[in-house]
Amino acid sequence: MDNYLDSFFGAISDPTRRAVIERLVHGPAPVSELHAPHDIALPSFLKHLKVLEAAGLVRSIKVGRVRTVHLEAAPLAKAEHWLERQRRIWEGRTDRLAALAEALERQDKPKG
Amino acid sequence: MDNYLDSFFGAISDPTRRAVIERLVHGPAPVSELHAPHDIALPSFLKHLKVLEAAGLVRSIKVGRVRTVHLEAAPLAKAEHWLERQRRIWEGRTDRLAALAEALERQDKPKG
DNA sequence: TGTTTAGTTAGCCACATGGATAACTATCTT
DNA sequence: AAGATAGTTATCCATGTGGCTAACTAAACA
Repeated sequence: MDNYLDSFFGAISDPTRRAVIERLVHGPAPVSELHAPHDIALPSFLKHLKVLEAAGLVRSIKVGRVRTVHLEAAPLAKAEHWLERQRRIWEGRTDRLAALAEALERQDKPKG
Repeated sequence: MDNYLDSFFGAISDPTRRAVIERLVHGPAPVSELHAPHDIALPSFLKHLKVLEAAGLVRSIKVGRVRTVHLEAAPLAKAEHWLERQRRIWEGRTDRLAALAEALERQDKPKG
């Protein structure tokens, strides 16, 4: 589960790869079409696709000589949930400012 | 905006750093307390804190000799929104299976 | 004042990452 | 069969990342 989020967040921390995701939410596309808007060599681009596929964010099928790539939505949702969970806990702390003040206070008199 | 998500997602793609976040949603804490559960040297751990701070996920104040670190919630929310937006678009495509079939179909007869 | 404590800075290292080119396979198209 | 198209594989390179130790500064304590 830990490893899962590692590779997921790692995958979407790159602008090229996020752009691919942003394209794929609208529907599947062949490699060459995905590659077109990016000003990098095809092999470099293929590496990005492999990162996405390794992270489980994307899958692909090759028919004839073209490989069609499509999004796998579940991972997106899971990551969103991790963020949501953290936010919820954070929002639950209505005493945030108090907590900070308290923490700083604790520093002044570590002996209690 | 692009760069922003880069550093944010990069920051939370590491398990040590996610653990720090998971701790900080419960309230601020000094460096040494954050470091304690992690089996790595302090300087290595400090690098992680710097990554989090550079990504704007965290801020810190030093009082006396102890530095207290606290979470900055806004970035969490923004990242969550990016994911949410993608999911929404994806979910909007009720014709997903049709789209895939169509994409594969297009491969069979590229000439139209 | 001397000693701990909390954090910081500097420098080193191995490995991962994102880019490139060259050369190749496989599948259409003509 | 020849040529174009779509992708793949291999190899290389610079830079970034995550870890380490050693040595340091600046508070608090005793």
